[in-house]
Amino acid sequence: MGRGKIVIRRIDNSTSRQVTFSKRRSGLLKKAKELAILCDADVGVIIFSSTSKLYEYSSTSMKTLIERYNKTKDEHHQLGISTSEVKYWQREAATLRQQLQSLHENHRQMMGEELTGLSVKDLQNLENQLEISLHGVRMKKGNFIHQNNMELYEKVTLIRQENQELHKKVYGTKDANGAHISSLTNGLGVGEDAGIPINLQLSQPQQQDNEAPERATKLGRLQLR
Amino acid sequence: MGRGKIVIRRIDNSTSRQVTFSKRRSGLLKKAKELAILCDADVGVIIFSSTSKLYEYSSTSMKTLIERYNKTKDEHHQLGISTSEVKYWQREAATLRQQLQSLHENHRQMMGEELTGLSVKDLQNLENQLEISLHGVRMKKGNFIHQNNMELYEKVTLIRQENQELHKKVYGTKDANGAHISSLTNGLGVGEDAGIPINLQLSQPQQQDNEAPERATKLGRLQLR
DNA sequence: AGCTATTCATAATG
DNA sequence: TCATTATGAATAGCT
Repeated sequence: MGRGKIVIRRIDNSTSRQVTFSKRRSGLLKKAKELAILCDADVGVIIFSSTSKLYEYSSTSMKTLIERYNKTKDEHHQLGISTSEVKYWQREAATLRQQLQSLHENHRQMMGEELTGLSVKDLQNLENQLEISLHGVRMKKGNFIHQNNMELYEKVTLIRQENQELHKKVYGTKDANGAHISSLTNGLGVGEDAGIPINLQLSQPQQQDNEAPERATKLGRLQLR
Repeated sequence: MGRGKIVIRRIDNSTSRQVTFSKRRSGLLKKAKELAILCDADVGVIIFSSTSKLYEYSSTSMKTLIERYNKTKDEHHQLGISTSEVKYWQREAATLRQQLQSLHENHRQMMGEELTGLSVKDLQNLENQLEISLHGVRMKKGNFIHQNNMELYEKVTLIRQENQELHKKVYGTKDANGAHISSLTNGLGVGEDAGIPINLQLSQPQQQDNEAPERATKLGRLQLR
């Protein structure tokens, strides 16, 4: 259909290939439309040019058509990869959601909420667990505070030694424990009874006024550095 | 191209519609192939007949083509179907996994495990929460046991009354509190001091030997029904 | 399904 | 890219 017959093979000449593409593309789309209308069919055409430009026609919507296509394919033989992949992730999400819900319920119970539906046995188990937890937390907190205190105690001892040496340099070797040192150390006799843990707070604003260690000896605040 | 011109509208005659569909369908598929070959294009055609039978052509594979189509569409505006749907569920799963992880860590801390990395303040908050939880659980458990006891107490009272009445019928109105009743009630003076809660256990195997209520009066076991 | 008259699509060209 | 035109392809209507 043209001035001459052609064989169906790739057109080498880039320009005429382009031209033919343009003509035949519109022809194909036109024929697709006609088929859809004349025969009451659902038709879709997707064309990517060699330069990756997209042309399409669909009698309904391409989304619907492709979904219908996948569905039809699935029913017969293999799962279209995309569909099964969606299903996989849906199952994954469902599993995770379930785990989350379960853990959430558990968490609520550990918060002492939502206790309806628990038997006495359940409540007893929960109580035991909470006591274990509490024990663990108190241990940890105790260790933590103790360690903090020890570190601070060491710092204080070091500074006290430094102060004593400075004092010697300023006032000579005599009268090392006199009134001057007392004023320098803010009037605190730190380190006199080394066995007792001492509560000291670092001058970090975000940690002030929050701790309430029961065993801590009452002390004024000491600013380090 | 035919014996006469036709207007493009649905062919009413079912038979000729079928025939035309068959002819034009093969024509369309042929033209699609030719376009793909001649112009080095990627072409796909999907046709559903009015009876929902599927015909298709794709120069590469339909799967690849549809994925390319979706990708191209996605880049520009709306979300296509399968690919984006997979992405949606992947994101959903990732979010859920994150929530789960977070909650799990929290849960571990409430179990008194994994306490490293917590500040003294955090530990104090955790301790407070655990104490609150414990309080809630103990309250609940107390109510539970109390209610159980009350119900059982009522049952015992009822049975005792019944026994007394049976005793009257057997032995007459006199000597109602004698040795015979004592043997019938298994030697228990239940209900003599009504104000004190009494611990009774139901004869359900799965609940035996588990409760340890602190306030419970020591008592032998009473089998009810 | 075939056949064929006719219309349509398009290759070549300007 | 657009218009023209000669030609082959597609197909409507018929058997």
